Amino acid sequence: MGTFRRDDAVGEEVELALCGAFPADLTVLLHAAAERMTVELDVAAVAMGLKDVRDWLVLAALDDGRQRTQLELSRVVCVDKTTLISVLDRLEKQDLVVRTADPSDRRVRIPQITDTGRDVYATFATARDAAEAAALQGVDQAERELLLSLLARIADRQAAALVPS
Amino acid sequence: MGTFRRDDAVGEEVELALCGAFPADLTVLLHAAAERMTVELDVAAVAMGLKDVRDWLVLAALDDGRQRTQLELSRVVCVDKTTLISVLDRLEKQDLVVRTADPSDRRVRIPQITDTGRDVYATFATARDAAEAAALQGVDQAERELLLSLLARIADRQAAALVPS
DNA sequence: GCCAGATCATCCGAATCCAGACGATCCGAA
DNA sequence: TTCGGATCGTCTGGATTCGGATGATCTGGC
Repeated sequence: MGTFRRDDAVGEEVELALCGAFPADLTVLLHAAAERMTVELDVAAVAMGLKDVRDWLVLAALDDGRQRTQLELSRVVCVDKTTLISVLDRLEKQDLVVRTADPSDRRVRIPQITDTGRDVYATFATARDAAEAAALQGVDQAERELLLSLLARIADRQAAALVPS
Repeated sequence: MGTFRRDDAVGEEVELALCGAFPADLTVLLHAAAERMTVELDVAAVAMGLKDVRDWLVLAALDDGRQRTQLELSRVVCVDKTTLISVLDRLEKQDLVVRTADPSDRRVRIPQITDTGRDVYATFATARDAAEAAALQGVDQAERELLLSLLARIADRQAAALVPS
């Protein structure tokens, strides 16, 4: 899902003026930070056969065991429903996911993570945790919690605000 | 640049389980928060003729007046250099940007924002500021600054870390 | 000066993405 | 029951994106 060609960034002379080098505002920084984490996590992901962010985002969503329709899943991971199909196709081919039938509604398919999928995701998760720990190195616990809660708040705000009052 | 079909989200019954509804980790929340701000800002952007995030990210980068090569610009805004060409083509057609020649190097083009471009961007910026203010409503100043500085830190970390030691 | 290698913007073709359409299925009303 | 409209997953065609190649230009060594 990379929005810029990453090969360009691995040259010998490292870029000093990368993302976020211009006047900082919230949205720009969110993009830059998200992209930066993605670049780092991608190497771990491809190392274990996952193609890009979407693959492990889907696995992460599936790992909580909640039964979700494909459409619901596409909303949760912010992936277009048609794109999700190809992601699931790929993951299913790798035996990381299965599409199960919903006995109460024959239209829907309930994607579920398999045992091997869980294993792969667990391995990835430790790499991800390490990367995130590195990103927040030297930040104390209270600050981390504040960061996460503010991000969660930004992410969920409109969902709440839009509820018909 | 939307990663999911937004039309789906504007139905009557608003989704309650949107992005970030599964176990919160830093990267997932960054993505969700960035996407959320993007959705909100997009309506303001298209209202003034900009196509998507990339358009105004480019304008934002250009607005600081720094002379940048197209390649440098593509890195700063995290947009693929080939994609940047089409963005600049579009912005140039709208007279928001001009590609000027660098007298000292005839290979490079220095994209610069025009007066009308500055006007358009200024209008957009006030809308963006309003959206961001709404997103951070009730968050006190110290917390805001911490949030921004942590995001900047995450975004810039590897750039510093990768410098050959 | 001249040549080899590097760098910049651009172009091209293959891969990917997404809006709309479609078939299957569900639900509520008549 | 039957029918019309809504919803789900999938498919398809057109647009977008990205890796690699190309031409123009620069730079450093000879």
